[in-house]
Amino acid sequence: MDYNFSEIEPKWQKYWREHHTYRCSNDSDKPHFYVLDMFPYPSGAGLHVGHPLGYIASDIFARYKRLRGFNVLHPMGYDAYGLPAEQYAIQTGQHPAITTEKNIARYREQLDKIGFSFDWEREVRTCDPGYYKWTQWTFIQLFNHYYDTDLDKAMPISHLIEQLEKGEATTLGDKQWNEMSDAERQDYLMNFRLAYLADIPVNWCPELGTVLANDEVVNGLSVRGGYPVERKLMRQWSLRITAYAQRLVDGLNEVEWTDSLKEIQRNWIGRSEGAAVWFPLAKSEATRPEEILMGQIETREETSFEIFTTRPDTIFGVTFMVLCPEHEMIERITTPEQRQEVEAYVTWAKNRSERERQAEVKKVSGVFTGAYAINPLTSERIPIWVSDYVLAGYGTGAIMAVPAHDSRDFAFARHFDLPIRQVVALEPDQLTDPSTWTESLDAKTGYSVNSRFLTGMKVKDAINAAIDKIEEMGIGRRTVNYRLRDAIFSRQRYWGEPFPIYYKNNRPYTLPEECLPLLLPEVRDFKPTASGEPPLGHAEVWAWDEANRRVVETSKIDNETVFPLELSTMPGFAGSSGYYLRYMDPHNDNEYFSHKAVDYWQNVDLYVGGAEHGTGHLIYARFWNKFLYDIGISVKQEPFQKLVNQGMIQGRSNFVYRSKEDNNLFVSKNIAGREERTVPIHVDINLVSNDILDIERFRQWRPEFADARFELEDGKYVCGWEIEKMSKSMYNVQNPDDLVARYGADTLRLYEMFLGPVEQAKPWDTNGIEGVHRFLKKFCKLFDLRTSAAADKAQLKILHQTIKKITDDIERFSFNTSVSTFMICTNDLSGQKAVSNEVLDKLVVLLAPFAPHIAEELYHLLEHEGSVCDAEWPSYDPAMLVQDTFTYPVSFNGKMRLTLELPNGISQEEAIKAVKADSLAQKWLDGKEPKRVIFVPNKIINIVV
RNA sequence: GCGGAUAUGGCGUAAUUGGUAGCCGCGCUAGACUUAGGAUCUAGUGGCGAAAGCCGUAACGGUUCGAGUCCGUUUAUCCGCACCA
Repeated sequence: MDYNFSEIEPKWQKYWREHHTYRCSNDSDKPHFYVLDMFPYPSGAGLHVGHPLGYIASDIFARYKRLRGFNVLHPMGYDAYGLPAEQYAIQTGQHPAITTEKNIARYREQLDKIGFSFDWEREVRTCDPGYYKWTQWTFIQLFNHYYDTDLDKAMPISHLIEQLEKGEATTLGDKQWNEMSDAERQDYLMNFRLAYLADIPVNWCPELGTVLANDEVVNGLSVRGGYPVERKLMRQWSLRITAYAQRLVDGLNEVEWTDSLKEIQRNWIGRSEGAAVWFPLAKSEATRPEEILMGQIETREETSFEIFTTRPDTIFGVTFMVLCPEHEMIERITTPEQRQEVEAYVTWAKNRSERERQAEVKKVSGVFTGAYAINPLTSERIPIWVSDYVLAGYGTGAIMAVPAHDSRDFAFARHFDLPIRQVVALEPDQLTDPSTWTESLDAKTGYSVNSRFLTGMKVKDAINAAIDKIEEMGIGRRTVNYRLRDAIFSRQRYWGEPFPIYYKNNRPYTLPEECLPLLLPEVRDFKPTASGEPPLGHAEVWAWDEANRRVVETSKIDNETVFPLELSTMPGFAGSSGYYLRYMDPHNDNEYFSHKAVDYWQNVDLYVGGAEHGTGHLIYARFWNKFLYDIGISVKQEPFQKLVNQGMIQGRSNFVYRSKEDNNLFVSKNIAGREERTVPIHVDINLVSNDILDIERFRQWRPEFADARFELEDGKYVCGWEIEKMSKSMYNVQNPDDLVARYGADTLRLYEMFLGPVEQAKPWDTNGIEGVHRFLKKFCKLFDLRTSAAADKAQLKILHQTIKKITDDIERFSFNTSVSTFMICTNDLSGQKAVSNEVLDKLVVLLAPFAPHIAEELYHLLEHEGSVCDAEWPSYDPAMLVQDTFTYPVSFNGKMRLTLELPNGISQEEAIKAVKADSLAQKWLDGKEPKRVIFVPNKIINIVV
């Protein structure tokens, strides 16, 4: 049979579509399995070969699971809200909805050509009102819940109010709950809501005109566009993800993710154990240390301040304190003499951009406040400094500085000539003069020295002993700090989910749930307003009529019955944080998803996508899911049980070498002296095959090359190559459509898998695709040898080995080795005169997950009805895998001596006989009789003499 | 600086998880068929050597009868975090 893919593939794609082959039901007796891909953002550039890599892998797995009798949920959708569509809208005036729609159509067309088994009836789009209704709904729930630290879960805010009213909980501020006005109560509750509005320092990107989350900023630049980001205090919505920090850390032990990704998340959450310690202020110059009595230090804000340290064992080495420039206490404690200097420093530090600060990390700066603190353990007076190496957002924004054992404190002390006192040494009593040190001793190893009751202890024990003492004295407590910060949830942009929030007396109120979705309004202009309001400020119909429960004209706002709606929109991660749950029940208009659906599917069994989402989507989604779990919507704590990170596909650029003297002359790569007299220029990889340039097409490529002349080698023009990022400007983007047209979807699928392990980053290189294509042709040719006669033993052996290998490979997610296995099998069978139908039959099913179109065609050639997708995965017969002989490395008394080849299933007597027959064995046995031979196939055997 | 990973022919990779290193594919070499070959088929292809054989999994060392695989040190590359107290 000839392999006519251009005919076969559209035929079966049509068949699948018409027969709803991949429709998946929530009602099934079969075991369930949920295979999910990270849904794409439909960009204008379309798919390149990197995108389908993960989709192909998950599709193979989904098809395999179906063949093994599972009811498989394998959906696809689009993360359709986002910045690029909006940037494009600002530039061209085209509505983002239109460009998004167009891009989705293009993505769908490309995806369909590859033969995926998605259930498209479950498609979701984050910009679809039927979908974002539930994003808004979740936001309202977040707003109406707080994190109860005793129950360790989210609870309705009404529960907190109840406790406050009953007096079971007390407020932190001056006023008690029943003394508060209604407005004060609302403000107070805002400190607890899981979605809250607050003035917080944000990453403000002037160029994009919006704030960004921490994971959207790298090195002080925006991830999208690379624009500078400033720190700015703004009134913003945030999600209290920090409340879940510990559960987000703990949950990592429950999931099957790579260690590296778990580690990335642990680092991002940044849990560190230590102690919070109160340091009293020295009231005046006159305060004598002896007046501060141990155990009587007040932990009150006016007279002391709190620091966080992971090294309480070094408290006897504290020689100064440092506050961050934002610290509220600075103004109060600064002495008149120092005031001017301190104010100048604080102003300077606050105006520094995030990028400047990060770029000049090594530069030491700071200023003395003139004030002193008292070390609560030594009663010693220690100076208080201000420096921007202490960060406002971490811990309490104040530290105790131990220059001998912290490199940053060390640098600071050296710069300002502050004392350095050693309190840890690698060996007990091994003291040196710190003034001779070139660096501090930071590691948590060695022993405490110079530290009274801690002296002589190992550092780890000293830390615990110090905390015990601190707690006993009532000057601090054991505590845990997290690097994770709350997620800023407002974006001053148009193309995102509107907040279901309106403002009455400047305070936010949620829309009634029944009024959702709150539709994104039309605007004249996608840019921010002249007064700096977000684009929704342009909307003419964007006000909330409270009594009539509907959106009305902005002009009607009277702040009595009609109120302004929130103008910012939600960030990209809002829509992607819960989409996997919506796939379970995507058309449900009354609920996010039914309880029955989630009870059946539970959570995602296998999630495939890039590791670049490690600190973004994958954290937010876990948080979102845990919240939904707390409120009884989701049934599993962790959304993604197993996660496979597909590696990034890099580009492989090709170069031609243009002569420096003659712009029309191009020199082939390996011609002597080429390097000196040419410059490499990028050439479109589609004009190159196996690094050989198609000269005619190159001349047609661009007018300037029309008269190109070439210095060839062996009659060919050989191009150079380099691995670079896949990008249009380097002409190294490989479009999957082109490959499908040229080799077929099955070849593309197999080749993407053949390239190497799915998890590994690798450059795209089309050089080997012919081999895979050739394999499919050979596989088809096997069908010319088919016979209805029963298979002989040789064929059955090939078959059963293949079944075992392919099954194991798929279970291990090792698809590159599967492709090799198919090739070996085909090569072996090609040597046969005739191949039995029963063998071919099973091979077709094995191939179906990898190359579904050709498998479908061959399945029908073997006169089956229906679709190969409904066939049964073959099982193998272990008896067919057994080898006839095994090689045994033999040892005597643990010493390796010789190798024997023995038949399979040999008895003790025969083995002993075989050993005795071997001439080398005879020599070593030296006349002694071997008693017993212990043997395991391919393992060492011991002859017991 | 901290953390995680990786290192095997000209190239992509494989190795039953401690048991004959280099399967499969690309590329290359030779041959067959052909008017033709960027088609197909056959054979060969880690290095050195005429051969027997010797050497060989980034480097060095260790454990073991036996190490690509386990342990230690070093080097290189990639990724993540980075003034996080």
